Amino acid sequence: MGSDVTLKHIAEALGVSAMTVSRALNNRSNVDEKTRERVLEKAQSMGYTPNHVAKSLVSSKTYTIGVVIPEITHAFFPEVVRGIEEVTNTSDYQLFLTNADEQFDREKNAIRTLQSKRVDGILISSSQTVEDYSFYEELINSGTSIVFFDRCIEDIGASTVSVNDKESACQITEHLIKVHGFTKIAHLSGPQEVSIGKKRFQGYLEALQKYDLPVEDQWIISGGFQEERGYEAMKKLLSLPVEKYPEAVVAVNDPSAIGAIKAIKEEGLSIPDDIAIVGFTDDIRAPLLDVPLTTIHQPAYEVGKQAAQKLIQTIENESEPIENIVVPTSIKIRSSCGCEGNT
Amino acid sequence: MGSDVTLKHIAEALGVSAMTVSRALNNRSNVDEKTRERVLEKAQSMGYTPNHVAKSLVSSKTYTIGVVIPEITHAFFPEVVRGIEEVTNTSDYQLFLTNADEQFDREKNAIRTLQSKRVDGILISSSQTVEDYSFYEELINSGTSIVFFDRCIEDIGASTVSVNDKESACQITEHLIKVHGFTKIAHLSGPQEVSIGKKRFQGYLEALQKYDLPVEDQWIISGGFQEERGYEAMKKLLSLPVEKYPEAVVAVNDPSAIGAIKAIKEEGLSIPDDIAIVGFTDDIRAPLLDVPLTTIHQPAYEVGKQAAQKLIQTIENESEPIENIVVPTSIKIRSSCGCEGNT
DNA sequence: TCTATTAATGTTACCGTTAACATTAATGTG
DNA sequence: CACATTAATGTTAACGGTAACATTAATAGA
Repeated sequence: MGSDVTLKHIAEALGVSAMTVSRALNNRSNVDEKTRERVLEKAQSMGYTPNHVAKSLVSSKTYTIGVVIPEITHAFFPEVVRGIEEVTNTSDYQLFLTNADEQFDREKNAIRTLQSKRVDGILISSSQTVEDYSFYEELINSGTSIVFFDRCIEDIGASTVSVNDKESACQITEHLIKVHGFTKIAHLSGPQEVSIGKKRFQGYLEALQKYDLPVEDQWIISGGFQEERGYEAMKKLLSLPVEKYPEAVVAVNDPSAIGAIKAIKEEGLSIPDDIAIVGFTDDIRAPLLDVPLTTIHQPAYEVGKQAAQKLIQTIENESEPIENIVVPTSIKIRSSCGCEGNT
Repeated sequence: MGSDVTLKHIAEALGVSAMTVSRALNNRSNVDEKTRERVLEKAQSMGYTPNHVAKSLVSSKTYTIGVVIPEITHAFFPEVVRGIEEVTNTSDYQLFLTNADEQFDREKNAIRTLQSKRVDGILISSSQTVEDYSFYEELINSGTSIVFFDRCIEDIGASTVSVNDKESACQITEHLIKVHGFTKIAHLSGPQEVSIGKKRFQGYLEALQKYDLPVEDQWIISGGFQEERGYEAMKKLLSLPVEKYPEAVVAVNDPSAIGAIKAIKEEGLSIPDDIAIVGFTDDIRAPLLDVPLTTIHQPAYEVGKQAAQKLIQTIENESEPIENIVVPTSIKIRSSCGCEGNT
């Protein structure tokens, strides 16, 4: 509902044409100053609210962008949304938020609906259940402006904004090796179809290789990005014979690490003495845990901001280049890795 | 962007009228089965995406609702949004998210924009800087469907969904008195213009009165809902002469309590021995703090869900009654109040 | 004074879709 | 076989706004 006052109503009330009213309200030149004032006053008193639906139909521009996130409870995403919000707010765009709940089907549906609503562009962070990229490819080929963030799909024609996942994962794994002398290091990985799953795994591998440590398949557990998945993955790891336990664990992200910690505690083991563990995200809970979690700090707000900026530029500028934008991380040394741990 | 294939294009390609195509795609009766198949196939192959902008113009229905939240970082709100999302997702509505960042002006702007976009209804949680209710009143009078949640404004013609703030605040204050025998209890309050600020304050007062404890103005510090505000308020309280310190503090919400805890620690005091403290929300961090926080658990997801349901009913049913829906809370006894504290 | 120029306003058509009514073709009935 | 009935499709206008062109009134210049 809302106001059903239209240009025509104002025009009739004033005895002018709708066009004149339109011009007056949009501050066009070639309108008599007196007329403009009369129109503005009348519009005000009649409670006129411009109808963007009609405007959009004419201009085929909605000043609306869609945001597709895989999970709304993982604190990282609300923080990203805050960054996006900051940009849209200062640039007259509105934001459709959709939560795919880690289901690729739900994600596809959401994107189709966004297209029907004729959003000007879409920001996407893929679900952990992505199967094939062809859906995205068709989307991009159809001319839809897209920017991926965090969980990106590169080289299919869309810009991406993410952190240097591989280097960061390598760095934190290296910390376990170099500083703490661990040689038996496990990885709770994410799905390899998702960029961050793959890259963080690669970073882990790279660190092992750099120090000539063997890569043991039994220590690489494929899980997911949620606490539950981390818990399950860790349970699996702890089902190995005790003598095969790793000394340290690199989790794909903080929720996964937090789940794993729960499993470790249930086993009666202590962190970091029996098993050290590190995460990736710098979740709001990381510094507050019993044993504060060593992790990689991801500037979520910044990721959101840059992604939104890039998307809007892509929308407004035909020849905006496709880029893979990388936002730097920082390592947060706390105690779960075995360090003394200043938070 | 996206597809610029329209009904007309399909119609021409098939040598039929646009109307027939429209009917076929919308599963209307009176369309030949063969024609329908031909249309569906053609639509698919041409990559047709229905244009909801045009649809909305005709039907003056957008299947879109606006959500205005005051703060996106306070974990409570993303959780509410998750509840809202759950409902919209299963009922074909899309969700415009706007963050007012606790600024009433920004909130008003957001709402006006939402009206221009012709949303079918709006979910509002007011900013802590609300000044007057006339803006809301005009909004409601103009026929806009509105439901307030959490930070509500009652009795101005819109339904509300909130927790039993007053009773809960009374209950947790009573706990401090009855179980721990405290008689000197302070309150870090929120703005009184906002429902939860006022009601929680009232609950605090009620508990004191029930036990004939004096109400001391110097122990009632007006602050706000954010960590910073709690910190400042507590600093103010601690600027009293030491002998005037309260024994316990009731904070308006968890972020405020967390800020206050920081101030207490900075003063070298210990919790709960020197000063006990309780919050309200059950923030994700509450059980993880050094001294786990005793607080009121607010079912955020449920609040979001109910608010969204009520809004959609209000939109779809002319005669839907105005209600003040109350979602029950539960008290979470941890250690910050002086209890032994099972989390 | 008459015409050229400019400022202000008006008209028409269209954006993509659908409701409402109109037309045509197909089927059945006595 | 003529006519009523129904099924399938077509035509027109409208939703609210604006671009593009048309018209009118006012001003300036020769």
